[in-house]
Amino acid sequence: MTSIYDIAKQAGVSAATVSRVINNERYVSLKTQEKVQRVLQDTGFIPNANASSLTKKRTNTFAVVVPDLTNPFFTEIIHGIEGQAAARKIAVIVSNTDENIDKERKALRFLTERRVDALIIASAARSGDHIISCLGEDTPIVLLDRQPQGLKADLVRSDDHRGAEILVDYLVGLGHRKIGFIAGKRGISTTKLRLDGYRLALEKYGLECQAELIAQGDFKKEGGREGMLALLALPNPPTSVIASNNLEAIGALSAIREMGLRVPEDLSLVCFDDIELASLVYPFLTVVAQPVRTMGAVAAQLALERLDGKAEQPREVVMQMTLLERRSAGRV
Amino acid sequence: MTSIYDIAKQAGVSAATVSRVINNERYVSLKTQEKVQRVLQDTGFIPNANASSLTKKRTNTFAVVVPDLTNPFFTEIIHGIEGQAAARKIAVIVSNTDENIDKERKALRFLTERRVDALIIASAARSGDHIISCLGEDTPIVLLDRQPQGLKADLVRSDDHRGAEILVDYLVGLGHRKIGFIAGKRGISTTKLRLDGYRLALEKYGLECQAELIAQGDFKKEGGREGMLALLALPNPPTSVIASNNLEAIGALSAIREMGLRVPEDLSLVCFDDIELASLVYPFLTVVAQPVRTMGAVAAQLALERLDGKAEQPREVVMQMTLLERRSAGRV
DNA sequence: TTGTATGCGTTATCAA
DNA sequence: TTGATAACGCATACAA
Repeated sequence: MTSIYDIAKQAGVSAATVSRVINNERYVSLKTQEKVQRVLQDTGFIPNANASSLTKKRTNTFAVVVPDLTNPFFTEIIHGIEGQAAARKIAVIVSNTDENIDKERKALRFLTERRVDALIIASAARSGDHIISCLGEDTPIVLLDRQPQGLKADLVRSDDHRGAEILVDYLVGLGHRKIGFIAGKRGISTTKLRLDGYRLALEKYGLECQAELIAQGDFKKEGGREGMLALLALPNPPTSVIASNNLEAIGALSAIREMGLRVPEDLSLVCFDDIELASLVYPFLTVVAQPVRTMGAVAAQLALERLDGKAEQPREVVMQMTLLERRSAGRV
Repeated sequence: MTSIYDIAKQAGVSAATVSRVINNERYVSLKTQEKVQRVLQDTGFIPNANASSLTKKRTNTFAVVVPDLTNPFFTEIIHGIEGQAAARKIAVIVSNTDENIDKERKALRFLTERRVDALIIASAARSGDHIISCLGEDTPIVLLDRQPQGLKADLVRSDDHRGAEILVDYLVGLGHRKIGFIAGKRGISTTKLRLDGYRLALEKYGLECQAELIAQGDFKKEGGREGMLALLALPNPPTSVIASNNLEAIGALSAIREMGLRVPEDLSLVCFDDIELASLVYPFLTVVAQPVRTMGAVAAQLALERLDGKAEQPREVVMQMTLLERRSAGRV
């Protein structure tokens, strides 16, 4: 491989000077600057960023760890992150954990080996101990959507509590008084917030919060399906159901169809998180949506500021949820 | 930062030995192996992969360059790549070009600085010259979905030609004889193959291929919308339309709605590439789908084999398209 | 089986 | 303003 030494030789200067020109530092005379630039052009030399990061102690790399690369919620966030990062010449390494803590741990270890400058993560884990123990205290961490226990770090999320309230408000407005809920994955902060929001909203309307109306989900299709199956098996099933995310809703939908029922005629179904393309193809599922792209951009922003030392305390950015009314819920 | 030298000191051995233990090479006595391992454990030391790659001349990094991170077609492919890569301890850097050649060029330059081991790319460009001129001849390249001109490299794609034929067969089977076509982005190989397939299939049925029935698209929503608008403005519009990808179909759909028409009652619409989640929410759009996840995995595989020197000539892997019949096309 | 010395491609420090 | 020289953290050829 050709290095700055080769360039230096050709330009009749030292390697240090070449380095200075490449990073356009001051203290290089215009003359030598041009001389070196010419050689750089002629040879088409491209410096080795890895070698550079060895001395600079910056890799200009962000790691993004998500639990489900299948979910547009996360891919859109990645999109947002990538946009900001590319503009700053920062590489984005993507890792998928499949909601699996073991995979997450492996990914973290791996990313630490690469000495990523920052970690942006929607963790699959209940607690954040393993994150710290893998990354150490120094690497900036931005939590995405989920806040593991015992982890003080920047956080970008949406107002899950309020989101649940919005959905309940909406269903109650349609006359529903028996509202089921398919919870998210156990031990995830988002799961708890959405569930709490649901409970409180019911209370607001003087509706009893029956334990049997709450099914366990896992933020995936299959969990949504099973949760819905459980609700439908009830002697007195709900007239409407809230799924804790988009994939659960899809699973729930398939369960409903399996039972020969229709949405919204026989049962209303709403959920957290949009599937934008689906709604463009056919505006069906009523949801509360998060500003995903923006969340990604904000997360990247927070990471950058941490790197620049422009922050002291952990910050929490809470975005608004928006109700997108479509056709999956009906009046009862 | 702590290095293998620190470990060496603590373990009472040389750095070389520590390196050997970490990479578990042979020629290390069990005794010292254990001794070093213990220190490694106790300190929780994690080696610096960047430093390592400097000497090894392998970064264990793949670059994935796609034109549209918004399209599940590409994110699913990324998913497939990531799976293979993670299993081999290879990092995946994702770059989005927005179908913009300039962004692509910048991304390539950037990725070359990182000395990625391989490039997996769905290029936004007509020709592949800039790819070679950025990357050089040595870095393995795997072309995804699209084959820029003048670029000899491995290629993973689906049978676009046959895909078009499948769609035409299907529509003709429904009685359509006036089939419109919204082309893909100009200058992309996929665009041409799909269009050619369409033409040949029409011919097969003795149907005239009218130029006015072919509208220009760009693989994005807006292009699909405009293409469809143009077709609908025809004095004698088609009874069915094929869009060159999923996003174009969505745009086309919105155009159709704007004109107060319905699918499939007033017009049939089918396209290339699925939107899986949409079909799960509501099985609407009839498509020919590609095995996306697999394509990603195969692409990663090809890259790996190139790295291992297990290949000579460029290889071309062509996958089958599958018709997924739903409700967006009707009998005429 | 282990250690020494050197190199990987940059940048930073210090003199000149 | 420029150039030696020594890091950066690790791997490898060679010697022991």
